[in-house]
Amino acid sequence: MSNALDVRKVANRYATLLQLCRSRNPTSYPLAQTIHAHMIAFGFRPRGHILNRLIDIYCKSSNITYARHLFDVIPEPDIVARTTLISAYSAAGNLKLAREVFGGTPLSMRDTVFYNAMITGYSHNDDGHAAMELFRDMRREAFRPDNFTFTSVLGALALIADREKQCQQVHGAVLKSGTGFVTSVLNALISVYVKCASSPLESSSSLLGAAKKLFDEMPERDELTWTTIITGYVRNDDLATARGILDGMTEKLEVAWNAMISGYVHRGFIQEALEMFRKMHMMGIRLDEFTYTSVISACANGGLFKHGKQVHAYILRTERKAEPDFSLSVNNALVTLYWKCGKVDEAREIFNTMPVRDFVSWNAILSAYVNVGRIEEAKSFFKEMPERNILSWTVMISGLAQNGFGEEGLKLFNQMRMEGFEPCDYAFAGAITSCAVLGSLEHGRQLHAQLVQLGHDSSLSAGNALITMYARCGIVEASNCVFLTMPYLDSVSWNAMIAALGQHGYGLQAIKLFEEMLKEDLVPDRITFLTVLSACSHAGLVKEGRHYFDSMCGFYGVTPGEDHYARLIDLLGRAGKFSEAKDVLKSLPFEPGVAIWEALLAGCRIHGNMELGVQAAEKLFELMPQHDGTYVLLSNMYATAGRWNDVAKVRKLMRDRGIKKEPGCSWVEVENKVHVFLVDDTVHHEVQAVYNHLEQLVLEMKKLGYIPDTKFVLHDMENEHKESVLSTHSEKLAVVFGLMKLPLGATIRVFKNLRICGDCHNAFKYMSKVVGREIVVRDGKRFHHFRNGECSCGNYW
DNA sequence: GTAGGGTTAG
Repeated sequence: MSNALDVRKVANRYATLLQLCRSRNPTSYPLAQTIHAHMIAFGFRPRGHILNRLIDIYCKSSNITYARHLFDVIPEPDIVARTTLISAYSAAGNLKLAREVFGGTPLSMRDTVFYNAMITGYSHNDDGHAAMELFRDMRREAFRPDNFTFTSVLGALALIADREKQCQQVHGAVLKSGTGFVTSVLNALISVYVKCASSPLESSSSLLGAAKKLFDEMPERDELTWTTIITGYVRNDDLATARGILDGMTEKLEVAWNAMISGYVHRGFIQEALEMFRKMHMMGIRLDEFTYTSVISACANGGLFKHGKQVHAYILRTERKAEPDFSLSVNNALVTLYWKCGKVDEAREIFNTMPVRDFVSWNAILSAYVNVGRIEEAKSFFKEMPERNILSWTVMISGLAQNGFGEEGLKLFNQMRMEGFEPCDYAFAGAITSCAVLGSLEHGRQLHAQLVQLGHDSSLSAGNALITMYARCGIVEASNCVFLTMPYLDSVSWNAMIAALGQHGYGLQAIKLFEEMLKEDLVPDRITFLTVLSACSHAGLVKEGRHYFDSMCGFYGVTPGEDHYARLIDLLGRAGKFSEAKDVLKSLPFEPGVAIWEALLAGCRIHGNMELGVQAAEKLFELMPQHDGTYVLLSNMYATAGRWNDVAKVRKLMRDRGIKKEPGCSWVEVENKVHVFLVDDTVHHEVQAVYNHLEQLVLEMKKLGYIPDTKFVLHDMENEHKESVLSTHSEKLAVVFGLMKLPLGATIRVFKNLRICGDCHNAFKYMSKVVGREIVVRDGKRFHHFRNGECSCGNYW
């Protein structure tokens, strides 16, 4: 009898000790395990209650396996043990086991806390719908939800896409349950309303208003309240309100300050971000990993290398005791700082010496190589990566596409899928850009269809890529369709659409769109002006182009680069305004480079301005002696003027310097005759092939009832001025020939990689008149629409 | 026994 009493006493002591350990902080868990060892060593066999508490201890010490062992040997584990085990399993990401324990618990045993644990489990494992379902089950079974239930459920709602209605339902349940004044519940409500407001799927400002109303009327606020409302406004891009609330906050809450700083960084307010950092420092608010990371990122985005380095030095001075993984995100931000400030090799150096690395670190270096165009290094770095996530693939795919490796980009996209990665919208954007590079409309269309299937069709980046892809594949109408149906547009979208119109010769429409963009309060950047200038030049809108160039420097404060000047010269040169072009040349704030001289030479070639053309060509020979384009332009210029001796001289120069160019020709229409000049080495059988094609073409035309009213005259330079055949380069002719076979009345699109210069330009004009149809021809990135003998790009040839 | 906020790579 007394023995039994003793046992009970000992059991009570052990139970008290364990309870003490559990109510303290996690550091006392090892002690609890020692107590367990003690029991076993002294032959005390713990039973029911104590074993149940030990399960909790082992769960919290992350020894779930042993906790599970105890759980299995207890005849009837109690609800507390079950709850803690569910919680441990879901924290470890093992929802299946958590569900098993949940399902194995009879309804009579269950209580609210038990349901709460499982709801949170779903929520932590990103299954908002399951959490909501369970919440409904629990209410159906008449369990009363409490504060914890509501905070978890509201947290789960944050994961669901279309949730506005459900939020209101839960809000109603909160009011009914009487927890409507509990700070934690109100915090969760504010949090979910604020998230709804920032979601693109839901209606906007009224939700933010609802959140603000809850915030204003709260009986008590805690640290989390402040952070939630401030981050809420930051996420909704209302930085001013967020800042106002922060300034009225007396608590020194670094989390809220960090959110504010990162908000500024994301919106590009670099100075404000740095100012906040200084203020934080002055006010003695704790600076942590998050603060440093955001501030360094601010410096990286603003190109403020010096400031970034100062922050780096400050961290090294003050955070000496920092553990390696403290500095992980800081180091990642530093890597980005260095490469964005043009110091790729230094960034690599930091990466090499980092004690711990994660995906962010690897991907940062990969982006560095890709962004500066060191594509070979990017490729080998990509191969070297120990693990790749979706971002690694995406960076590499779009890097390849943007550097002109369309085929490799598509290959990698397929490989990514084969390795089991579900491509995100950015990856699709990369693959679509690859199609744009290749001019592969069919493949681009397929990707577009898949994009819609996977529900990525509202994606900004994919939409932008589609606009460019369709434009480069000649279907500017499809670009416009994508542009019009995109739910959100950024300046890249506008730039892409303006460029699309410009490439197709719709200069006036491009300008109109640009004006619309300004009305939307979007700030045009240097790319916008490049596309607008291109559009003007392609459509011959000299006055307009000039105007936009001037407003870029004056009103918009964009400093024109060499590329802008090159487009201006191109614009003036095509219009034959050489004295103005010369004035621009004189006023250049730097030495003119290849792009500028090439634009000038192209203009001279059109208008036969020999003197200036030769000057430009000489500069180009100095800068890039091996560039074949210069020789072709120059010889075309001479050919246009009929200066055959000079053409021969250029050809000799090419031979002497070992410059090879595939056979080509030049066309000029003079007095109702199209003269075709073969200006470089054309082998005899090709001439024969051209001849055969032409005979067939003329036959076809006659069959259709057309009588060619223009004579084609071939000048074969090998046999000095011997007029023999009527023709052009075989490939171009084949295209023209192909047009004849198409049904009348259709718009004809030709996606061959043709270069349209004076030669085929006239041919296509002529053909469009003859066949009475629109002909669309791709020329590199540009498109020419030929209608009724005229071309959309104006009379420049 | 159960909940809720901030960072870095495109």
